[in-house]
Amino acid sequence: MVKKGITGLFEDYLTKEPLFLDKEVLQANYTPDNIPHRDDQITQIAKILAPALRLNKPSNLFVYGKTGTGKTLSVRHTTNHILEVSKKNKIPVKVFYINCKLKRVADTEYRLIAQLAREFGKAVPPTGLPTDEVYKIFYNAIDHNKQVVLLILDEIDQLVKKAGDEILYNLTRINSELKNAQISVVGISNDLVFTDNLDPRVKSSLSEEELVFPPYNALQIQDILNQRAKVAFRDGILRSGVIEKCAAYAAKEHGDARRALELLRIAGELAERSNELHVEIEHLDLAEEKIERDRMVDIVSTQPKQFQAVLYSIYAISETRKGNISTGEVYDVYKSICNRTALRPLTQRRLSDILAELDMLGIINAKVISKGRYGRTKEISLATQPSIEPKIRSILKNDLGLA
DNA sequence: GTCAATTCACATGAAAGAGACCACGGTCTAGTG
DNA sequence: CTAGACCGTGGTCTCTTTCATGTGAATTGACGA
Repeated sequence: MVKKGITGLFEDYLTKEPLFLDKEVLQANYTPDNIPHRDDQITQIAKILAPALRLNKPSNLFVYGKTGTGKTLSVRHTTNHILEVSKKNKIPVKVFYINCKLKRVADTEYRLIAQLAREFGKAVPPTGLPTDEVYKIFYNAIDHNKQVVLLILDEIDQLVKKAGDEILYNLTRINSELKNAQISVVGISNDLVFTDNLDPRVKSSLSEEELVFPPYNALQIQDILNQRAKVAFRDGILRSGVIEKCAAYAAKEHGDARRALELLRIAGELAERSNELHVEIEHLDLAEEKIERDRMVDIVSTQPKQFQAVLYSIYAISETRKGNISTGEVYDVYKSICNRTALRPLTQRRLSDILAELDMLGIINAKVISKGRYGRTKEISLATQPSIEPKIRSILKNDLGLA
């Protein structure tokens, strides 16, 4: 009975006309052949990096722009072409793309250099070696041949925030010690004021050239969506207005094209799952809610126990009363929760940092305010939408063993 | 009424410790011929 | 004689604690109008 039902479902699924032609086009890691509205930037990058093809060291380049403005895409696009040409003409150019945000890959000095050395085929243990040892391995590997190395550091602000700017100093200085090879750094950052806090020496050598990616406006996002949707969906699947609405959503969020594409993809999936023949505007609303919910659930359930305990305290307080919550209040409740769950309570100092991190994750809002005579504290409130709060609460309860 | 000093309740920074993970080199042990 | 097991040392990395210092405005209290 059940078996037949499921088989039937699968058969239905097969016979049904799919909404999607090629869903991959809407995925985040998809690299399209042409990138609309970024021609200027791409030619600029190309001009700056072109000397690599003559085995001269290109200027270091620094690219800023908010998320989803096509920075990474444009840089990769350009470097791919450089690689293509260099391969055809047998020019020893190497391009390394490293995302500094990836945990446990390249978020510290040691790991970044180790990762680079690994790209050169050297085995480097994940830990245990002195950092300068790894530098040496890397030097030797890179200086072995005459070549130009383009090092693309994506989300470089994250790296500097965690590990300091010494790495960048070392990297930009490396050239004077290399005999054969030359290395150029392309830094990509979401943070527009990131270089302000940099050591001036690093700043001047890293940003020999700078490029700013402005956010897309709604029309441009529409263009991008249209172009991709043409490939992704079958004809006539999207109701009119869907693209426009989608673009409007994204334009509101500082022109994030990535988000717009994700929204469109999820909306399509939702429509498909509920056996609809078209993607309606309502699906966009559902999709947005789903994205938000999935993101929250994912973040909350992957947090360490202590973070969950803190978050649970905040939920517990907000359940009993309305309004903003102070740090001290959270700490009291948190301690009692630690008691109940046999968790070792942390100090208030640590709790303060945890609150700041939860704020960064967007689960809570924490704003430092001064209440004059009555001290200074964080004003904390939940940032989650009420509709998903019960879900999060139950996740926390489960994970903390408070059922 | 005005103005500087005070005071609260934390925020924020810096440094250092604990404990996990790991490589490397030396020493010991057991197995092999 | 040699391969493998087993230490001790020294390194990184993350999470915490400890200690120290900073901070913004309501409140206080002195002062003069």
